[in-house]
Amino acid sequence: MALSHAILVCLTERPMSGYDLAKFFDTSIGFFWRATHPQIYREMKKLGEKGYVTSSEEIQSGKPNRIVYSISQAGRRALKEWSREPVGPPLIKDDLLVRLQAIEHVDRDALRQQICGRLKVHKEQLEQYFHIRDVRFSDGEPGPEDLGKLMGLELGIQYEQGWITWCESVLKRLG
Amino acid sequence: MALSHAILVCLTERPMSGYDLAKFFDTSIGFFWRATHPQIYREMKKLGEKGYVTSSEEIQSGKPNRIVYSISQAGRRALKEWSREPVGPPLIKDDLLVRLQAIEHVDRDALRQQICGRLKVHKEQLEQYFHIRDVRFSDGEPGPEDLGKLMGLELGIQYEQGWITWCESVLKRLG
DNA sequence: GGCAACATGTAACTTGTTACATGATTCC
DNA sequence: GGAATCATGTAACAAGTTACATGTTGCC
Repeated sequence: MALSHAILVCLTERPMSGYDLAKFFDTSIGFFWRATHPQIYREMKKLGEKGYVTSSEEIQSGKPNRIVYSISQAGRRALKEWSREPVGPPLIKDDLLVRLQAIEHVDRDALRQQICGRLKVHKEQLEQYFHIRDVRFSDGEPGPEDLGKLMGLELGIQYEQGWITWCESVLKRLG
Repeated sequence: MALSHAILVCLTERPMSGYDLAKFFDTSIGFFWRATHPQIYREMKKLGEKGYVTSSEEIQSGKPNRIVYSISQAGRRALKEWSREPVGPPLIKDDLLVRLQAIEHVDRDALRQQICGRLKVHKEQLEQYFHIRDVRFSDGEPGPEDLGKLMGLELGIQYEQGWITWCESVLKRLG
């Protein structure tokens, strides 16, 4: 139910192919919602049937042709209606935290390594967010179109910084 | 694959019935992993077949009988093996952040209300975490058994505080 | 020659959600 | 009388994952 809307949100930015969308869900919007390519291709079919997206084949030479989807007026209306529905609670699933709950029953060395790995991931993600901020939002006030994206980015930065602090403190205490 | 291990983690704390587990996934461990009761009853069957849990019926007068599950030695071994496998990235899915990405295409008033609602949820969660910390971890250094839980709690506190700060700043900017 | 990126899809399977189904007790 | 809590489960459906399947171009 929500994947379809997340896709429509992506398409408000620009028309995209299934492949583009898959990459988008791996980077940009991937911080808030995940999707794999089989899911996306399956969902695009449904969105087309409902008339929320229109598609057109883009002929490329050399590379395989792309099927590019655009959001329709009906799609925009559906998006606005959805935005009035109450939001669900944020869903978090984290292996690492689950393991931490049973600290006496897991492999300590493995856990330490896993936390190190996680620390690295969060540091890299933070760097990437800083880079996006500098490139995209460096010049003063963002336009109203970009305000939401900037605020999302700020949450992401804060989130990663929190994790980094936490990982470092945990690694100290685990010895 | 991971739900079964999350259940085993719960059972290292104490033996529980399906009903207990469902409540546990709604509160305590629910911050890191979610599960509904049909999922739990279905999974318990599999865990029993694999010999990772043993069950016994507890006769109650008045209330319906409880089927209480305990983790077996094989279950503990499976848990330890699992703990050596690499952790996946944390999975986040958040409706609200998705909507924020398309801020120009959603209902502003609804969004403002949804953020207010979210702020309230995070404040309540934070209060609950403080309460747990005070009740369970007030007296100095925690035992090694509880260290992981305390660290998880600290992450939760930090996480909720971050959200509260962010919501307040966003509400100001949305006017 | 092999690997990565581009590009689209299907099939089989596992997870997760929602609604249905039952039935006792306690509190208002 | 009605709602909430305790307690277990099933059925039908929706969502998500993994592996398979194909074929090109460009780089090392």
